[in-house]
Amino acid sequence: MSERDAVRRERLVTIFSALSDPTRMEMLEMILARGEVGCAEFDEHFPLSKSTISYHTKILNAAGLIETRREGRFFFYRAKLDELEQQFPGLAAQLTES
Amino acid sequence: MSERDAVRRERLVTIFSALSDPTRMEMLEMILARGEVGCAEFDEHFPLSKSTISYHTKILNAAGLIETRREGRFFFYRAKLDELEQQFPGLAAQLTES
DNA sequence: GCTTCAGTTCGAGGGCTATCAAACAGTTCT
DNA sequence: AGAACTGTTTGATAGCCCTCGAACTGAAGC
Repeated sequence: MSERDAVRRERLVTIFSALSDPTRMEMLEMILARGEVGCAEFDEHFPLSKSTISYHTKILNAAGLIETRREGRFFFYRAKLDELEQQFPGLAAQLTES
Repeated sequence: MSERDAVRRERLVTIFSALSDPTRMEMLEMILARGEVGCAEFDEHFPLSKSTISYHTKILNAAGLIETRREGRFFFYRAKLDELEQQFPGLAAQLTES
């Protein structure tokens, strides 16, 4: 078990942890389906407080699965498709299946 | 959001949850590397009690990632490669990279 | 049959996670 | 500058997850 193995494993575990919550999974699905999703859409779609929504987006961000764009007061989230596809080929396609 | 979507999402979340723990991730790596691993190997490899080892194998099993074989008093674990590959093409290969 | 051995299951404890409300920070509008 | 708006951060809480030791189950050996 080399050091690099441990690092790679940690990174994978971070990603899996990020996707081990139904809310975050659904968030990613929405993002993949629409390309880009505004924070307001999350607010109205999930029965959760703003702080909780922010908490989840932060975790997805930290895992490198999404990136954030700001436009004035509004925030938009997009998938980091390249990294996602590199880590899990076919997952994005699977999440966008009807 | 159809009912089938929710079911599929739940199943995915179960799988991601199973892999969101470093111990279970390493267990799966060991299994993929050797084809089959005995419980005793887990016991000597991880600094964890027998009950904890059993707890983790149970979760991997419930997620459909591994299957259990019994030979007398001994237990052996094998990966459900087909299902793993179907859900996450390339993941097994990634986990077996040196 | 009783003992030993290999794992599982059970009950309990400590730490982490998801959640909210309140306070904060950055933008926009007036 | 001040008020209104959008989302983040903080502090606190309830529930879940990982862990262990103890008790249990099933198989092998004496």
